[in-house]
Amino acid sequence: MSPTVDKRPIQFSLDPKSGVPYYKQIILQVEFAIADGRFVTGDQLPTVRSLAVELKINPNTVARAYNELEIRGIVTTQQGTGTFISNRTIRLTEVEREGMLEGLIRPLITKAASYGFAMDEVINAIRDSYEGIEPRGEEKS
Amino acid sequence: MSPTVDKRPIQFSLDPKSGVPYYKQIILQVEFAIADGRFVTGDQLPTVRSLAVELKINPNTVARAYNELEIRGIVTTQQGTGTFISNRTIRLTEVEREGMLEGLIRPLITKAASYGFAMDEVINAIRDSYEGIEPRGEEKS
DNA sequence: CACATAGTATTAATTTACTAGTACAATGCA
DNA sequence: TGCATTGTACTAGTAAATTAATACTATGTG
Repeated sequence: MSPTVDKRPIQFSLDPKSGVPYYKQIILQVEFAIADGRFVTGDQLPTVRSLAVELKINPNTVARAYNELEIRGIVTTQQGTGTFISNRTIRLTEVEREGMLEGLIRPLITKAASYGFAMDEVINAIRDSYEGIEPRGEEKS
Repeated sequence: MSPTVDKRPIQFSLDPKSGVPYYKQIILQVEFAIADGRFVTGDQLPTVRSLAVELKINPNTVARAYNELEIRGIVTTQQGTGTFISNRTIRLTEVEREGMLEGLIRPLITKAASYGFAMDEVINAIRDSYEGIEPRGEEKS
């Protein structure tokens, strides 16, 4: 019930000790926020400068993260206006979608197999993981 | 029909133009060979030196690959003896196994979701991928 | 136009990753 | 023991990745 803002602006944070580069941490946090519905199509991301100040890093680092996200079609940027979540699902053809999924899955399959996991184990684990993600609906009390 | 050896020694190969570091290419080829049954528990990998000569790279690069594979529990090395495929599935507790699967799956889920893939699409794609891998059994005609 | 706000470009410093050179240490067997 | 075979350690050179300094360009509003 904060009187000023209605949508909390999403908390970004960086872990310098993780070994994961800053720009990748930002990308992951955006991806995750989309995955669980905290970001939806049309939402504006923090500005390059504001996020840079908040995280105490250089604006270029934030810009790089936003840039990669735009290359992947996840966000749209307009100079002078801002960076926004795009409606990415519409932007891919069926062939592109399948190719991308294949690329995401192939390494998982190979590694899982070499560690001795059977297909059913993998699929069950995936089902479990999806239970932790709210499927884009509202979740007010 | 080679008169000397009965088990073909598995062809390793490197692609310098792929951008994937040599040691990772070796790891992937071992993982894949295990996944489709060309390597089974107890098999000896090529020696560090022989593979280095064959691939025209430094022994340390091969050693690094074998090292990571050992850290992951996929192979066992004995100085002076050789490097062998270990019986990894036995070496992990149930908890460790689940944790490892979780670690493999989490990034996939997040990315897939941010690209707009539904759980069913992911699972179907995984089923398709597994069709390309022989499930460790004999596959004679 | 003036100005605030937003993303972009160029350059460079620093760190990390990758590979190779070379020498060392452990195992097994005659 | 002597020696061949196997993995290991240490060092260093090169390339790539990561981040920052700084200055620039585009958009919107009065």
